[in-house]
Amino acid sequence: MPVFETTTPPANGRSGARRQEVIVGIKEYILRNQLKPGDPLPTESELCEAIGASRSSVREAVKTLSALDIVEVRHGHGTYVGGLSLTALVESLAFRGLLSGEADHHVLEQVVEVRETIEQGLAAQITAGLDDGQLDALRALATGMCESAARGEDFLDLDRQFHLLLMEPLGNDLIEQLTAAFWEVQAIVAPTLGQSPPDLRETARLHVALAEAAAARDTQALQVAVTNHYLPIRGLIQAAKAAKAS
Amino acid sequence: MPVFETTTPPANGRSGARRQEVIVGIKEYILRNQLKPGDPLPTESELCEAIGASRSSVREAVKTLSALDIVEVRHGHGTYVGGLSLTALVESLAFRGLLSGEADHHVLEQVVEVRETIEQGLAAQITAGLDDGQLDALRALATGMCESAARGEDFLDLDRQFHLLLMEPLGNDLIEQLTAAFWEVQAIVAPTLGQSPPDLRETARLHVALAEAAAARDTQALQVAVTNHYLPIRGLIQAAKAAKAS
DNA sequence: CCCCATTTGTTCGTATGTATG
DNA sequence: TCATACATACGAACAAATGGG
Repeated sequence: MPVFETTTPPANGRSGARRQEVIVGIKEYILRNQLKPGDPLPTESELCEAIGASRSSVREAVKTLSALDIVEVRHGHGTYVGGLSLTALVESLAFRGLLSGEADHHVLEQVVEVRETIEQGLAAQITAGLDDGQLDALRALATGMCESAARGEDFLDLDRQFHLLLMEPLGNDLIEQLTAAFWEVQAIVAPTLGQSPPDLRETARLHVALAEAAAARDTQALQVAVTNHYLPIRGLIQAAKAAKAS
Repeated sequence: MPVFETTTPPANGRSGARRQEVIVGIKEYILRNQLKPGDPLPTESELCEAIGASRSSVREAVKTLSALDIVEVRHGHGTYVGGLSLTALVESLAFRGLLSGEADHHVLEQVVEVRETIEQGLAAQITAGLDDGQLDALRALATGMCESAARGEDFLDLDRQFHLLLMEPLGNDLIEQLTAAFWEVQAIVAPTLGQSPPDLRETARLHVALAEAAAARDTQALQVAVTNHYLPIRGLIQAAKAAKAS
C-alpha cells in the first residue's frame, strides 16, 4: 500500500523536476491525510521508497519545506508537520533589510511604515476590543519598561509582548503573526543604523502613553500615541540617511 | 585567497550544524560583497572548496536559501542572488489556507480581513496620492472588468493589477508586495470554498465604485467602497461555514 | 547543426552523530 | 552499556540543461 501516488511511480522516464515532484508529493500527503502541526511524517527512507526518489532529492525537498516551516525536522527523531509560522517572511525580509541596509535604510523605513499603518488602522478595533485583563497587562508591561529603563536595562521582550498584546483583542492570528514578524525584522535590521542610542526612558514613556490611550478607549488618542511611538525610529532613519548623503 | 572565512575551515571536528554554517556563509558572502539581485554567486564546486563542505551539504543549504528567494538557481547556468521577493510568504500562507481550508476557512477569512484593513487604513493616503494618470488607469481597469464580465470571462489579472495600482502612490515597495502576496494567497485558497460562482458583473461594479471614489478623492466614499468590495467574499466564507455546521 | 565545456540535477553507497529505550 | 531507528554528512559517478565554438 503505497503512501504516495506518484504520476511516474517507479519508472523515471523524464527528469528535470524530481525534487519538485517530491515537494508536491509531501505537500499532498499532508493535505490528503489532514495532518496538523506536530503530526509525524514518514521517515526519509519511507519517503524515498514511496515517491521513488533518492535520499538526496528527498532531503533537498524537505529542506525547502523546512525553510517555509511547512515541515520540521528533529535530528535523530523524525520529520513532522511544521508550525506553519511566518519565519520565512522574517528570514527573507530581514536579509533584505541587512543587504540594502548598508546603502540606504529604505527597507527598515518601509517596515516601520507598515507597522504604523496596521496599528493605526486597527486603533478603533483595539480600543473597542480590549478587556480589563488585557488593559491591566498592557499597563503592567508599560510600567515594567519604565522600571527597566530606570535600571538602564533594555526591554526588548517587553516591547514585543506589548505590541503583540495590542493585537490580541482582534482575534486574528494572522495579524498577530504579522505583527510579531515585522517587529522581529525591525529588531534585526535596526542595529545597522549605527550606534543609535535609543533613549530607554523616552521609549518607555511612549508605551505608557499607548497604554493610557487604550485604557481610556480613546481611538484618537491612541492613534496620536502610535504616531509618537514611531517618531524616534523614524528620526534615526532620517539621520542615518542624512549622514550618508554627507 | 579563500572566499569564505569559516570558523572551522578544513577540520570538521564536531558536526550537527554543517548546513547552518554553509547557509550563513553564503549569506555573509552576499552581504560582504554587497551583491544585488541577479548577481552571480560562485559555482557549487567553488562553494564546497571555499567553505570546506561536501556538495550535498552546499546543495541543501542553497535549496533552503532558494525557498526564501535569497538565492536563485538556474539549471546548467549557475547560482545567482535571488529577487528577495515574498514568494516564501505566499507559499507558506497558501499552504496554511489549503490545509485548514478543508475544515474551516478561518485562514482565508483572516487574509481578507488583513487586505481590507490595509486598504482601509491607507485610504486617505491613496486618495491624496493618486495622480491623473493612475486614476485613468484605474478607470480603464474597472471598465475592462465590466467588458470582460459582459463577455462572461473572468478577469483575475485585471483585479490583481487594480489592487496593486491602488497602492502605487504610496511609494512603499513593501506594501505593494504584501498586497500582491495576500491577493495571491486569496486567489489560491478561495477556490476551496466550493463551487462558489462569484458574480462577475457585481464584482466589476464594485471596482467601478472603488475607482470612482478614488477619482473623487473622497476618502470616506473609498472606505465604504472597500468595505463593499469585500462583502461578497465574506458572505461566501460565512456560507461555507454554515454549510459545514449543518 | 553538432560538439563540447561548464554547471546544476539526481543517484547510490558508506560512515557518523543523535535520540530513545 | 548496548542496540535500534533516525537524521546528518561525505564523496563519487552519471544525467540533463545551457551556452559558445
